[in-house]
Amino acid sequence: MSLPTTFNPADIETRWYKHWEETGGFRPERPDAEAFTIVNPPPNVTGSLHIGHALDNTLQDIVIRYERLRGKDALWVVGTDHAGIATQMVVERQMEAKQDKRSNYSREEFIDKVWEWKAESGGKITHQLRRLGCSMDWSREQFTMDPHFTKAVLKTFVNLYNDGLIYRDKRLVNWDPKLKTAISDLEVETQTIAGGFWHFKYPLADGVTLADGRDYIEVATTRPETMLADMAVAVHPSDERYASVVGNHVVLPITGRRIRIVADEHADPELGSGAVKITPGHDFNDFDVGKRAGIEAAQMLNMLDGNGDVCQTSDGLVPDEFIGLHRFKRDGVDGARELVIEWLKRPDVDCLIPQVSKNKKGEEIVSDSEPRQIATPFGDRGGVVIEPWLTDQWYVDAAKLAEKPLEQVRDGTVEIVPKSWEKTFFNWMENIQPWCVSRQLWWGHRIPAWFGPVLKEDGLPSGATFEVLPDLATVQVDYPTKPFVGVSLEEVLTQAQKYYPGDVVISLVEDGKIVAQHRPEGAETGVTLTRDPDVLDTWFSSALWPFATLGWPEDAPSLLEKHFPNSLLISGFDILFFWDARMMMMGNYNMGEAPWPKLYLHGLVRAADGAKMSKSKGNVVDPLGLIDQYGADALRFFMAAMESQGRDIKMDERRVEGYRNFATKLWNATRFCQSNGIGKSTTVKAPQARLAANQWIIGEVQAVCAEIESAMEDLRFDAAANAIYQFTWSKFCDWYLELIKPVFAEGSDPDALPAKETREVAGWALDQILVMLHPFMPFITEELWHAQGDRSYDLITAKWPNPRGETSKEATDAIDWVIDLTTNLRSAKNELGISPGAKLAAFVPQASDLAKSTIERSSAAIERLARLTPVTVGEAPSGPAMQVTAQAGSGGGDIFVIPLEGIIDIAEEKARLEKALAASQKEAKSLEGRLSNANFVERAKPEAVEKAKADFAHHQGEVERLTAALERLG
RNA sequence: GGGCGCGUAGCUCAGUGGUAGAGCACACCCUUCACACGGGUGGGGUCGCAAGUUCAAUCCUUGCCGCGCCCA
Repeated sequence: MSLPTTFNPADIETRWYKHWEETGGFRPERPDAEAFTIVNPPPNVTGSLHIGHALDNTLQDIVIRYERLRGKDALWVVGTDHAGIATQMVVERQMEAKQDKRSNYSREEFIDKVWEWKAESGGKITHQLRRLGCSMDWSREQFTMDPHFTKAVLKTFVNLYNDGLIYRDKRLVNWDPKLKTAISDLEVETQTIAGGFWHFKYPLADGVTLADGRDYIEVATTRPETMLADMAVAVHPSDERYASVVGNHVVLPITGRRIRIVADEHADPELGSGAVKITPGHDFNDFDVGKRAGIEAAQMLNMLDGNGDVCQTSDGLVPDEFIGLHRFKRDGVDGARELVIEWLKRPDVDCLIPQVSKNKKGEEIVSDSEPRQIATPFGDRGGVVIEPWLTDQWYVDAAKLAEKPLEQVRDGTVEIVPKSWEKTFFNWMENIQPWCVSRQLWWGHRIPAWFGPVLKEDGLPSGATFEVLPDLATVQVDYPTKPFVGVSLEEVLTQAQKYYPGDVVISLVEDGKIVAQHRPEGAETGVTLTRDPDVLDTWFSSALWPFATLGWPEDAPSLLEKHFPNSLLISGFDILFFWDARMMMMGNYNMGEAPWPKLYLHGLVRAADGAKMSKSKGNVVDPLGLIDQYGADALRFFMAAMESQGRDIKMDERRVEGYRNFATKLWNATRFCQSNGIGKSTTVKAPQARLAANQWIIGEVQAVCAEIESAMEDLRFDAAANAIYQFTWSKFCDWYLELIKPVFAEGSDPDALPAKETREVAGWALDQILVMLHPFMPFITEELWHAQGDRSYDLITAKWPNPRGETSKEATDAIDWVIDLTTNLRSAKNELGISPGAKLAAFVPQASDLAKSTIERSSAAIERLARLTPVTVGEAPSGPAMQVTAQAGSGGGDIFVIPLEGIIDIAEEKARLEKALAASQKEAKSLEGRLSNANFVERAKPEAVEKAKADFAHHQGEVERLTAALERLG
């Protein structure tokens, strides 16, 4: 097959991908081989590939292809995540665009719509991953809402519940008033925004006054509206200004509520007046203060509904004017905050303390509040200010589940690469909070809990629904309830039968429908158990990914046995807590061990200017666009070459272009091989070689292979990529192919032994390049692999190099010597302005043995590369000449004397030599100084002293040589 | 406020206790029969600043300056 001169990636990429996938190349049958397993971080099923995915998946693909080539039973589990909030939002947004909304549908109908959307767009990202060349096992593609996955989720939930590690609790949650759901603390992003600090007067009750005679306490707040639900005023226990009034009351303006003054460490005497208003129902700190002051969660006042609009508190004291207002100004409409301020400013109330400041001109300005920067929580999805809200939610005892993972990272059972992340990991895990896992959404894994009435002391169920059949229209969970948790309806019914005495009809109701019922003969009474409407946090299910994708808890135990624990996890550091840590918790809980022994965290791909890429900034780079432009191989190579253990990668398109050029270079090198009859190799082992160049390249293949293996062992993707790059371009193309050209030159016998041997070795070396480069550039290497001859297997499942070739030091030295000679000569010619192509005669007065044999055996290479001919061993004729040296290793060099008569201006050669002389003199002097320092000779490592001596000898020799050469020039 | 990381050639980045490298860019040369997405040669860095440890520091320690991220 003949290849076009320019490599066009688009021509080959789809073809090879299709071929690999169709022929099972991604998951060859290797039942007896050692397992190597990676699971992909499942992207959002309806998402599309961004540059971060490209990095993440490229790294995984490099590892998996590498291990596959090394013969392992490599499994890369792939799948997508149902991504609860994100997906539901997308579908709701689509509805919005059509003047439609979720509440126009039943839950079931809405979920059907989400499935429709998944069917429509769910394949997008998986196809994009294919374009990147990712060799995942698509035959077992997973989805976190697959039936078997749901089983895993239910089982985990029920087990955790039975073990007391999941519980229901009433406490403040991070409530997203836009999405109307609770979210976990990880989903909250704190941003600093401009706000105000308002100062209020809270009148003291019962005629009490402070020591200074004031009849009010001053409090300050950044959220004035919450004063409608204030339940206390806190002062620091050591604050003498207020000691006399602790235990007394104030009467709140507006609501007239009588609230207590409590002493609590939370109050900062330095801040504002030192007294702080306490709203336990709407502030995390205040919640704790309230609890310490003896206020139960159930008694805490709530003044906002799920939208963040004011509702009546349970004591009924909020004036009607406030009911229904939003918590603060929104879309230009004043809210409760503004009305509170206005109300407090009223002359008859007069409870706002105006703030006086000076403007730039020094004039006094009076305003309602002090301007302040406020750290404000925002929902990472909805983008609105999070409201701490008092609700009943399900919590996972994360602290308990974090114990094993912490231990494992500490004792090295789990290694985090780069290690610097361990500290962050510890810091978070050691201070971990209960994980709120319930979400008020429709799309997701529904919580397997049914709430039934609690038995009262008289042994009868509480509540009023004590009838044979529940009145479905009026089922309200407004009585004390108890959850029944089970993986199936039967299990829940059984539990309920045990709990409720006698012959009672038990009905399980889900979304207004009876889904199961226990109906004993002659029963006259009944209870209704209503299913929890909430779903679980998406990360709850993806935490099961490393084993649920392998069939846990039931199917395919052999797969699970072989591939769990996985071998490695690669993820961005941004999901260390969201996902990685939770997989560790669930892996230990469900499987009894860590999900993987090693966790590799990479950085973010940033825009060229270093900024974070974001749609709103409009600086996103589309990986598919880069693939179109430069090819998937080039993009992949870029990712690998830039990945130096966790550091962020700045997007540099020029570099992608550079790696495209590299691909073309390899392409053309292969074309050269083909035009000289160099085809595929027949052995993995290096062929027998006699010629120096062939032995040399065999040795270099061994070296680069070892280098790549060592880099991969350490997950140094950049080092591995650079090693193969340098070898291919700077060794194989720049030197080896040039060195062997004479063998195939016109006039030489193509059937002679040298040509035959060279074809074999060159073909072998090229094959080794293809194999070693394949994990990084799968497409072009597979294409060239087949272009080089008929193969019995594809490159994707070829064998990793095992180059145990025999090479002699003499042969490799000879090539190093020729390279050194050539480089030095080119440099000299360039400096002297001699045409690079000029062929010159040379004399070697005192040739070393290496020089003699190389001049004899490799005269063609010397003529072609160094462009020296003839080369005579012996004294040069007298007259001006230039000198260059050739050496291999650290030994002294051979001096080539090249007569310059009629070729060049002698003055220029003198200048060149003087420059070199000065450099050597400087080096020699510096080394001499070091060597004459007794401290250095005595105390430095012997190797360092040896090296210094050798370097000194070398430079000293150069000084002598150059001095002599200069004398010769006169 | 706490933690982590970064500051090395014009740019993007490696790196090492013994006095610096890559890719790109730049300059000059080359229409050499694989490749101009190429070949050759070269210029360019007091390795953020200061002190300390050491025979020796870009590399270790401390402080400072600048930048970024995470957490509170």
